[in-house]
Amino acid sequence: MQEHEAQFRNYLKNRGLKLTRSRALILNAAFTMHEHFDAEKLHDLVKHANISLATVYRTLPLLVNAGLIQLAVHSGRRDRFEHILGHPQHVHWLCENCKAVMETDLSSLLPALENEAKALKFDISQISLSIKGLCWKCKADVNESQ
Amino acid sequence: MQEHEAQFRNYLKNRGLKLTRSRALILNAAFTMHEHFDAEKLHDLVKHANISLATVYRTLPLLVNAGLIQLAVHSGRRDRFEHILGHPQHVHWLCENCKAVMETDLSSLLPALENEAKALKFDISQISLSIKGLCWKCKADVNESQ
DNA sequence: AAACTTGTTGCAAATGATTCTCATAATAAG
DNA sequence: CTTATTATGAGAATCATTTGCAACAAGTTT
Ligand SMILES: [Mn+2]
Ligand SMILES: [Mn+2]
Ligand SMILES: [Zn+2]
Ligand SMILES: [Zn+2]
Repeated sequence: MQEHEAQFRNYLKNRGLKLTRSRALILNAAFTMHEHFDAEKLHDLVKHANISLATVYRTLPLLVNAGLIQLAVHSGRRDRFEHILGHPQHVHWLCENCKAVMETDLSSLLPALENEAKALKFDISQISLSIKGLCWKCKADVNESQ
Repeated sequence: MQEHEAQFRNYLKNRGLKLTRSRALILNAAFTMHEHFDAEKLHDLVKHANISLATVYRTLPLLVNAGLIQLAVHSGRRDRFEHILGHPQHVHWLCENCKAVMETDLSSLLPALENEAKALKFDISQISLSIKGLCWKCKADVNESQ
């Protein structure tokens, strides 16, 4: 069994919830994807098994609370997620023009943040750093058109 | 005239938009508040002047594009904003238990980020760093109840 | 393995924040 | 003041997400 399955099974058992066929399929679909995804995208991957969109929506918060996925970027009106296991924390660079998302390592900033957390007596569970602006490609385009 | 009014007037004029009574009132309401606010909260502050919620929603993106306010936290299903002028960039620490939001200075992290931006040739327009977890108070409560 | 208890699902209807339509009003310019 | 154009209120429309409910499936107990 994969690590994420074991973690989910454990999370569910701890609170008297059941590991159903639907939930297992949705979990695996989430770990199939290596980019950001929203509820509908996830549903696309499992609807062949007659799983409803409502069930996807009901499973998403379970996966979040189990520490398996997290809210990634909120662009537009849909929530977008990404899986966590095997995907270390990173910075999201969002181009406001072409909507591209780049990622860079967050580790160099971690010590400073952990220091501050200690000073605040704050228990960190998730760090989300996203930076909006213009990517190099769009910056070039803007300059051209001037 | 306040600095934010001048900046807004200038922004509007540059693109042939009009500085209306409604927009001026909404802008000032936004700078009246020193916490995060959503569209409805802003509307509460201006509806005495018979300003509709739709107009508030139409003005919000203008204020964002003018660099006067920014999306602060997207909690729950509502967008929450904060004014920028006179409110330097900061880190948001969100307690997942009591929903409290603390803020700390971001300046110590800026040099590292600006360096990375330079390497990526990325033009930063907004940095948003939010950290979820447990505040010291809730951490204490949790320990007690064990 | 059958019975039982409790949580789960699909479906469709409900919700709620945000956006849009359109007829009327306000603004900036000349 | 007149004109050209943008803005506004009211309410309808959107659309992602949530819910109610009756049928089902998972885990547990005989
Ligand atoms: Mn990511
Ligand atoms: Mn803030
Ligand atoms: Zn771009
Ligand atoms: Zn707290």
